[in-house]
Amino acid sequence: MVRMIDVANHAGVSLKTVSRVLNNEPHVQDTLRNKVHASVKELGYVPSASARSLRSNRTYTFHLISRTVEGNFVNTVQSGALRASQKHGYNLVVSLMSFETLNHPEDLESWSKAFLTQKKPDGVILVPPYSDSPLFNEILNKAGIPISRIGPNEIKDMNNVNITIDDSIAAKEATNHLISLGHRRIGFIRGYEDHGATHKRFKGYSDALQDAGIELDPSIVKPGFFSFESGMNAGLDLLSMDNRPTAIFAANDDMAAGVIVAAYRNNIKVPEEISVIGFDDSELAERIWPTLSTIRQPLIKYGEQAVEYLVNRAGNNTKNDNNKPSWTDILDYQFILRESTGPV
Amino acid sequence: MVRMIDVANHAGVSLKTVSRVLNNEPHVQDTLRNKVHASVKELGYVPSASARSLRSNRTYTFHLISRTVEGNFVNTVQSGALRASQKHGYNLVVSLMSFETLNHPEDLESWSKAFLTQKKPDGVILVPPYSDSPLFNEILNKAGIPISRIGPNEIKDMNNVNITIDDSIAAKEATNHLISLGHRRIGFIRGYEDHGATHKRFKGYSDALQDAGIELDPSIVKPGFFSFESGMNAGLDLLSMDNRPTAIFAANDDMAAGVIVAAYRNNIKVPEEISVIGFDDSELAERIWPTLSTIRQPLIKYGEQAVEYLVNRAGNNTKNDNNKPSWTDILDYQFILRESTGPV
DNA sequence: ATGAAAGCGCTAACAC
DNA sequence: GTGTTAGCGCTTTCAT
Repeated sequence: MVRMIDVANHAGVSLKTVSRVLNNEPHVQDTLRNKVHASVKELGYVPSASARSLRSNRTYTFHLISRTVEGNFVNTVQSGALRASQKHGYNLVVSLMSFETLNHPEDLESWSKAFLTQKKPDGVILVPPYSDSPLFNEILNKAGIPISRIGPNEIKDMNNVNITIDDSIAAKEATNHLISLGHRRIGFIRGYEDHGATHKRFKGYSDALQDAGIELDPSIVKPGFFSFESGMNAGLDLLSMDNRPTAIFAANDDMAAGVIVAAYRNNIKVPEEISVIGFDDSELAERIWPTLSTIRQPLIKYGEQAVEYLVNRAGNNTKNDNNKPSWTDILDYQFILRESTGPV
Repeated sequence: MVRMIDVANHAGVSLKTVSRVLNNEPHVQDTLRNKVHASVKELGYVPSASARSLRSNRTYTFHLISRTVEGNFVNTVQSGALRASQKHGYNLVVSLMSFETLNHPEDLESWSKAFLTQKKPDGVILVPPYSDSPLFNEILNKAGIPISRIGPNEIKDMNNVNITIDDSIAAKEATNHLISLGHRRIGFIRGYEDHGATHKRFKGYSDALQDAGIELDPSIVKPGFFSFESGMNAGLDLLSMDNRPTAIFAANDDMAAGVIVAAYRNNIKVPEEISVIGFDDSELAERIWPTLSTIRQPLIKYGEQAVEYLVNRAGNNTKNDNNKPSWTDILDYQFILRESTGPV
């Protein structure tokens, strides 16, 4: 194993000079700098992450907090975050937290304490509904951990970034698409009530109806949990109504897929007898029949941006001295027209 | 920050005793043990991972090597591995490696060198096709890194475990199911040729045909790449044949979903006019219509077992002194009958 | 601009 | 069975 001292001896400089060079600190002559780089290369020196961590209190590790890693949303965000982390020499670790922990302040406090002292994350990526918890946000903030929050939320936080699309505008566009096809009776399936996205998307839906002079009928707005099963059940409900809708907007693709299966089970043709539109453009959307019209969220980019931000913050060690204060990074969405929507 | 020495003082014992208790080492009186546990709890002590790593040369981190983290297979395996890692206090990091790197010995050597010295993994989990590379296996073995290999493969390795189902037997059962429904003309869609699974599954398919006295017709065996698109293309090919098969067995679910879409595009009814069966029981299988008959691989368990093994090995630091030598851990699969298969 | 010395929090080696 | 001592490889502090 080659140590830093070996490099120093080989280059004929002091330990500290090597350290300075490797950490891109100023106050080193270019001559020495080059000597050091040469020695590093020749000896094949690789710094010890643990020694560095112990002394500097940095771990070069970001943590993505989630309940699970399964499902298109986290999986894709993780994929983007992973690539970006690797690129910058950071590890990405997924830390699992249950919804129960999130929702019980005491549990959340103790989980966080153990998490912070044990893992010493250099930054944290939060997906819904973790990104939407004021308490969790506050705990992390107090500990001086840089945070990237993903998805729409109501957190007021002058220190960190929030990455999302404009869910309301996107949902409005999706609804307008259905309206332009002549639909007037459009059902809606909600998601988790503690996800900001649910409310934003519902708002876009109702805004579009209002603009078109269509009265919102609460009887065709159904609860859901972003899962295939909940979408199928809501679909079954909606499709068995006497005065059933001619189109259904599900707050995500998994639920939309559930509606399509519900339609099959009732021998109702999509899109001839019922139009279905989703949200996310998950893998599923192109793999089912009919293929699903939907809104594409840039999930990979969510992960990448989240990491880029953390890397920047990590540079300005714990200080928030970039002149960018709190801000929300609103990315572009895309309306994807496929085969699950058609004229009335 | 509470240090180990603080716990020692609080409990009235020495530093080393605390260390012993926390590492579950023997030779400590129960009285002291309890005292220490009490102090730990009272002070809210959490060990520092970096200090521990620096001294013990262990990182408490396992790496899962993969090209990507997207897709049902890795995603689900990762999920299992993650939970198990967390349970045992280990981090799980995904390290991305491209197929190109894997297939070029020099690149693989240099990638591995950087990986090993920089990350110092306490163990490595390999999924196909990484689990099937003799060179990579040898490099890791030489470095004394415990390995869990997932999926069928031909590596001879006395030091590590291999976790899989019996793909041949499973594929044979799937094929027999089709035969028992009266199918005699059964197409097959292969996967990546460097995945052992492709060959094992094909073997099961041909064994079943042979047992039933059906001659294998190479013209209805198509190449594929485990992707939805490749399955759809193969499906389009097969369904446009003059003498098209009455059933298709795709080597995974994504391809089977592709076949189903191909059938829709040609107005061919599933399962009335063509039966389709997949392999994996991915998320997709229950979300498409008709729902997919398939073979369930215990993917979560793959990940869990992989980690359990690594944790055990990590205990017996680098030594291979468990009397279990090399072995393959063959888990149970399950045949899942759904609605995509029916009588001729 | 450079270097010497101290010490991060823990475990290994070795007493007793 | 328990405690003492040393030191992992680096960065920080302070001196020059």
